Amino acid sequence: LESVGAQMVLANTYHLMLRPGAELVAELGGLHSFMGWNGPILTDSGGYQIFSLDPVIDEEGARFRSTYDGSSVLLSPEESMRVQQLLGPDVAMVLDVLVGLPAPAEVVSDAVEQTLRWSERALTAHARPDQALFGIVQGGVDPVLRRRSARGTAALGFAGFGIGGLSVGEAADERNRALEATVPELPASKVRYVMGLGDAEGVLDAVGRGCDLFDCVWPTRLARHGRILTLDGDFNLRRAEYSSDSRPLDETCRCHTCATVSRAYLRHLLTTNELTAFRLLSLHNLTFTLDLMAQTRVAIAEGRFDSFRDDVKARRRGMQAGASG
RNA sequence: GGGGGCGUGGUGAAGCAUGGAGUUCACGCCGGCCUGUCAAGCCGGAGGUCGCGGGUUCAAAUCCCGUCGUCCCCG
Repeated sequence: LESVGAQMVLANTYHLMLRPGAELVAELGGLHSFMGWNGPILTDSGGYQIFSLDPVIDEEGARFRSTYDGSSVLLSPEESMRVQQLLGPDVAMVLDVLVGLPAPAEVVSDAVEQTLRWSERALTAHARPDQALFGIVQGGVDPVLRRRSARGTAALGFAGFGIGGLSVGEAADERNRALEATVPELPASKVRYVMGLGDAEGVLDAVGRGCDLFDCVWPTRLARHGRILTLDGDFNLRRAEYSSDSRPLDETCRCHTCATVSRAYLRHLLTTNELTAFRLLSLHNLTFTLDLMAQTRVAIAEGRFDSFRDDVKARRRGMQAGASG
């Protein structure tokens, strides 16, 4: 991750509290020491698992059946804070309620209000001044609910702000409108973090609307599924046409994978279920994504972000049909 | 010279004894999906004169005969 240019890594509260356990991580010096990562770490609160694992939610918290042993687990705003303070990331997130889209207005509205109530409890439970706590905005793709959630969250005075509840089924233009309703309500001096957004077009659109920080499984998951990200469009490495292709994944890429091995070899590793393929391809997709962000920062600094974004999108769109790049 | 096994989408197998719509499985091929990760995935599609010829039968991948290919055994 260092070689690829990652500035920060994300870890997960729900999974780590169940295995290996927050107390164990704390005993071993916290996440930085435990995993040997010296840069910043952010932990998600477990809110995403409220979406993906579908626990029962009540005012107290979310009641899960453990993914690992079937036991029942209560994740409340206070418990999420306690666990995150034991894990010791630089940035902790409040426990929020994230609903998949499309959803009835009432469901989205309830998620906004529940998240606001839990946010207050999280702030109260937060006791580590060396750890930043971010609030999370919800509201689906409804501008009114977005504004309500953003204002309410901003008023609580967090160190930074997550913009959640996106990349869960909505169309790109709906997401962009939701961001446009959200960002102006958040303090300009604080970080705006779009949670779970990671495709090039989506990230560029969000940057153009004032967002600063992102995290996503997109590059790594697509890599494991054989989808290769490049500036000239993405392609599926499993296609037979790559079986004897001696070129690197991307001629212009600086990553270790592109400097070392061919498409044909990587495809072979992939089709023979060799786990090395996952790592080599992830290395490339992460490099692509993080280099794009580095170029984005330069473009912003030089005052040419809009044309940069449009050029990238046009270039990727143009080559999409040709596939082979 | 004699005896036996096997020929089923691109590949490998089931199916055949007791005939009933080319059915099934794996791999491969093509397409779609994946976004704060119960990872290594999910969904869909295309593709077959059942080696070939003949016979029996209302009906044959299946039963019978012949033939070709292939593998094995005996001499």
